[in-house]
Amino acid sequence: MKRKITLKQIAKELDVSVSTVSKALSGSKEISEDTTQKIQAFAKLYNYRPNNIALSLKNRKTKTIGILIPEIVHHFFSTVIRGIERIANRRGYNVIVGLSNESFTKEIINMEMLANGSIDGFILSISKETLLKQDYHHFNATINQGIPIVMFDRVVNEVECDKVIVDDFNGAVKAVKMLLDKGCKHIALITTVDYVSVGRLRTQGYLEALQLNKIEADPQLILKIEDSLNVDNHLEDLESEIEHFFKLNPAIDGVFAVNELYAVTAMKVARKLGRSIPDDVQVIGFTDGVLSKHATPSLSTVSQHGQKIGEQAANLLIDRLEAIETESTQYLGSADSKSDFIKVVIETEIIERESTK
Amino acid sequence: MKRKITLKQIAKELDVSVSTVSKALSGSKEISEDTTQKIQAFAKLYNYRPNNIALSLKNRKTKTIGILIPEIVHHFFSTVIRGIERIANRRGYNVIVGLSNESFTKEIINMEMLANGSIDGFILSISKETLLKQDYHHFNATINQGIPIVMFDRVVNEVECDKVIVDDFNGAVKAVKMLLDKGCKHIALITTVDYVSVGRLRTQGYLEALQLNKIEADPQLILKIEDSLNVDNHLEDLESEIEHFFKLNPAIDGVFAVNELYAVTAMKVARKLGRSIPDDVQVIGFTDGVLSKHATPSLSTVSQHGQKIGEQAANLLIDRLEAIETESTQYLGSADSKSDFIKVVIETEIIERESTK
DNA sequence: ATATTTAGCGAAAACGTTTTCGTGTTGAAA
DNA sequence: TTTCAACACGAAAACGTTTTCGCTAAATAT
Repeated sequence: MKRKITLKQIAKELDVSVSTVSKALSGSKEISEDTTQKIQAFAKLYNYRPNNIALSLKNRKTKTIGILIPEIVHHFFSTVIRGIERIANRRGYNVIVGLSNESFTKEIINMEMLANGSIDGFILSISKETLLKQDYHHFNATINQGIPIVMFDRVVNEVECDKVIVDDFNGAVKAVKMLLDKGCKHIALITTVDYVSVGRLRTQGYLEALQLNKIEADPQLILKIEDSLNVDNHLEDLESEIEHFFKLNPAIDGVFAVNELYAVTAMKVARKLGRSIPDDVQVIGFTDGVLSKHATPSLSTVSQHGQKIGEQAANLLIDRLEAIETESTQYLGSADSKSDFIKVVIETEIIERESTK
Repeated sequence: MKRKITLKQIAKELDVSVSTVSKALSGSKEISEDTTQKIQAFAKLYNYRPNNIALSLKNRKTKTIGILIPEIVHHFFSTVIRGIERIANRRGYNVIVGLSNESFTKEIINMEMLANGSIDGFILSISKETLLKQDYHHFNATINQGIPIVMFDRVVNEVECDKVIVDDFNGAVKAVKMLLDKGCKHIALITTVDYVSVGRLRTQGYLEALQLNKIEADPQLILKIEDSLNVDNHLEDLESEIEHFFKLNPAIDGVFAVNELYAVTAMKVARKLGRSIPDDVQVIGFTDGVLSKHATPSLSTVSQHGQKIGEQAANLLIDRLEAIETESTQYLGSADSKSDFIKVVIETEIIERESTK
């Protein structure tokens, strides 16, 4: 077991100084061709690679991005990670991921753990508990320490930073409008409770679409699911809740659900109640994941383009990191270029499948 | 924007030396109570936290685990990550993830990028291309540098390291046996090509189960899908291939598929051909993901317990890292404790749902 | 022959820690 | 009064880099 070789060892072995080795390896013309050759050959032989940690310490930057998300076993979030990783890799960065599990405390602990030098910047999506508490001091504290943040999907006005969001509102409008165009008269909305911003926006989009078509929204047709932070184990509850909802509103001929799971569950329940899809009931859901694609019938969805979100977020963050870098070498007294944060809106796309006519 | 405060700054501000500050903060009784109080108060006020990078350089360990997987938008792999992160976090480690995208080259690049000091050890699952090439030198090189590796799921005998695997063989035996017990006479196998070890093992399990029941395997009933590394865009191909297969073998009354996707697609096709599930055809798949749970009818599966795999892998790696640590402080001449690598086998579990009787 | 440039290299600082080994001051013991 | 231990603290090394500055010797210019 041979540990990685260091500059010092090369220097000793070749009887030159550390500085000479460093310069020779970087191809400095300060060093004679002879010595350069000798050193480079030796380094190649022993497969020398500079130690990243030492470089990070010296350069005061780690070339690492911290990703902080509520959950990873989740199609949307993992797609975003894939996008981030793609860009990060291409631009010479690594990604380190932390999971908040929707918990405020874990979010803080993770941030503090990473903010002590481990990363250059964050890309994150806020946990539900944090949204509920509306306590965002840890984000602002981090930004104040000079660590930039890019938020995606679940963002918040109280924090000034770059943001990448989905056009939830218009996505919902488009979805509901499509159902209307395809002849639905009584469109139900299955959504979450309101504190998650994206859910709220989608609900507003639903209402807007109805209003645009001069249809009065019927509160009876809106089902708000109280998410117990743990959908997996309460699948039956979800089903029976939706079943109850359907029985209460037999007129329903269209369903707009704010996520895949609600949508496929709605299809399942509808069929169980003898309704045919899409003939009797048409269904469309937000989020284009595996479920939608492989359900029978396959589900029409509003695609969020998670990978694109991740890519945009990564580019935004790295751009800012590199801007900071050059800015600090400029001698002009950096007129505080704050408040020019960028908000990128990724357009949604309707994907029509078998659950709509 | 106030940058993070350092020991040096505290020292200057309080007019003591850096060493005094360091000792005071660690509660060394070498420092008087007065100064300790003063320093600790000041540190708390300015929210001092030691710089991780500096610590990593000093201690020559990063408290970070490198995860290297082929794909992240994948239920099984993301579940494993969740397990790893859980244990890592609990034991004071961070995780940094790299994606190989099933590519040999990307796997190597990622490894080299992380192996230069960024991480203390790897947890990884081998990419398909690497398995195909059977070139494992980068793994062995990494291990030789003193960086331990734990492999999971897709492992290989050519590399000596700790491993965590699923009991694919017995899982398959159990699944097929169950189909037989439930009355199936003509059980089809839908599998991948052979070079991915887990696929091969599951195929062997299928054959074994038949043999145990004195049934001769019919090669006609085995469908090997050539995966084009990109299933998503070839969904129709998959469907038509399976449809063709069903038409060729009308006697099929049971299907064992080596993954979720093949299983649900088989169900879809069977129903399209007028077969009822589970009455005419019973189906069971490997991997218990979202698809299985939410398909209609819901799919019986062989669960792999991805999270448990991740947790075991993380514990194995951290145990080894900490063993190395104490070992190197021992003065006894470390009898090379090699070849005592651990292979943990996680038992599979059959989850019965609606696709079997 | 003397002054000045230049090539080639080394010493040292810096990044932020921890830890070992002094060192000076105080108080008590001799 | 002298000696010695205890106390409280600082200097310096180390982790592995890069970079600035300085130095020596040879080469050129005067």
